[in-house]
Amino acid sequence: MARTKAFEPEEKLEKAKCLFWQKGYSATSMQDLVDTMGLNRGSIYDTYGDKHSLFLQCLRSYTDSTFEDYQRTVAESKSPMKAVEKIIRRAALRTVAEGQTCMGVKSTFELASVDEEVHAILKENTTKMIAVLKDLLKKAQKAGEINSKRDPGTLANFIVSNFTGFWQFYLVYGDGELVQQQAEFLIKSIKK
Amino acid sequence: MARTKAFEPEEKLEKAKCLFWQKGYSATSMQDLVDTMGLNRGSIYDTYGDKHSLFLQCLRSYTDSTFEDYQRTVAESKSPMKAVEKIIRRAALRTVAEGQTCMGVKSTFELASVDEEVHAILKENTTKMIAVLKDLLKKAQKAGEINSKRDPGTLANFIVSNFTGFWQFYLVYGDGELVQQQAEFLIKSIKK
DNA sequence: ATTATTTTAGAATGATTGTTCCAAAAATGC
DNA sequence: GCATTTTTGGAACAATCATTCTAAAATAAT
Repeated sequence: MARTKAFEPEEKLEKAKCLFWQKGYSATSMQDLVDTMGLNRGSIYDTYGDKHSLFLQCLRSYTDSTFEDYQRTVAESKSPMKAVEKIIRRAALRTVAEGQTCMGVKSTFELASVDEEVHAILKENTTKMIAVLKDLLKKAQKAGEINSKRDPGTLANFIVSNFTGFWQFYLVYGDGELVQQQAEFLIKSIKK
Repeated sequence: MARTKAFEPEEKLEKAKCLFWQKGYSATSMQDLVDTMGLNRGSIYDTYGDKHSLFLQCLRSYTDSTFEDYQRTVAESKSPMKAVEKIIRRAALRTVAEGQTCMGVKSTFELASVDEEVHAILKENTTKMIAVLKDLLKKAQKAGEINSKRDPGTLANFIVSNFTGFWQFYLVYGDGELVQQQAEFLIKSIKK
């Protein structure tokens, strides 16, 4: 029999993900990937396919794991509105902690208008995220935690849309406190 | 004497701007620029400098002209809060009308973290935009158009931050009506 | 130890990257 | 018409791009 793989595909994918996240798709070269993944060209092509396919796998891995992170946050919360608050604070904190902007949003602005496969992944992720928030907001309204007059779907859009604003502000001002302040303001706006 | 320039530098810069706007900085090649500007390589380098310098001029031209557009909107308005409303609707409409996302925000996500010159232009532009809104909101509060309890600076940040959300949503869902609905929701939130 | 299969490193590929250079054409003022 | 200066098209450049290929090293089961 033949020899077995000498590396952990998922572990190396993680490294590629970080690189794409940092530099973006176009600005990342195959040589960059070879260097930071610590794999030779052949192994990359053999395991993940070409650059585009590798990027899709990285992006999918990113959106999946951040979605799981949000769901974990929901599970840990004591009430629907508390969960919404936690998610909003988490969105703000993630950027500060990671020192980077959400890879999904970065990819949206770089590729969504020209790459249909990337677009599909991002659309699905955004839609899932909105659905989770909409559901929580509905429950929060039923529980009397927030005003029932406003449409939960619109509110959910509003929240997700604001996350993107957090990330832009972090890129422009590099000020974590400002982003957290924005998060608190958003929470207040929802509660009204 | 020598012959005069056979082209209008500003007109050709406009073409370059559209291309960078559409494709982003990294994904635009010098050959693309030669083709769509209708200028030969030499003339481009001679008139605008290298690719990076050309991009900076395009970006500066974009941010300047959109800022002027917003200021015109303010001048046309009958009251401070009406001006804020107009600006918000205009931000949403621009995307739908142009079928594209704000070049400033696109560039922020592509380059702000790696290109200091680009970052400086974008930071200045964002800061100017926030200042205009903050000033309008202060006046609106004094005129009793909106509640005076909330900090105008925070509100201004909130508005600009939401614009980025509009543009992300337009990229993800390609739905102009949705974006306009978001704009109306934002206006309501400000008025409360 | 032998055989079979895969990893590995890096050479080779041809296309494209940004940039510079050159000779010829064009247009201006004399 | 002549001299001067720039535009112009495209050749030339070295570097880098994504991708493929090759041959040797490594590992597994027999």
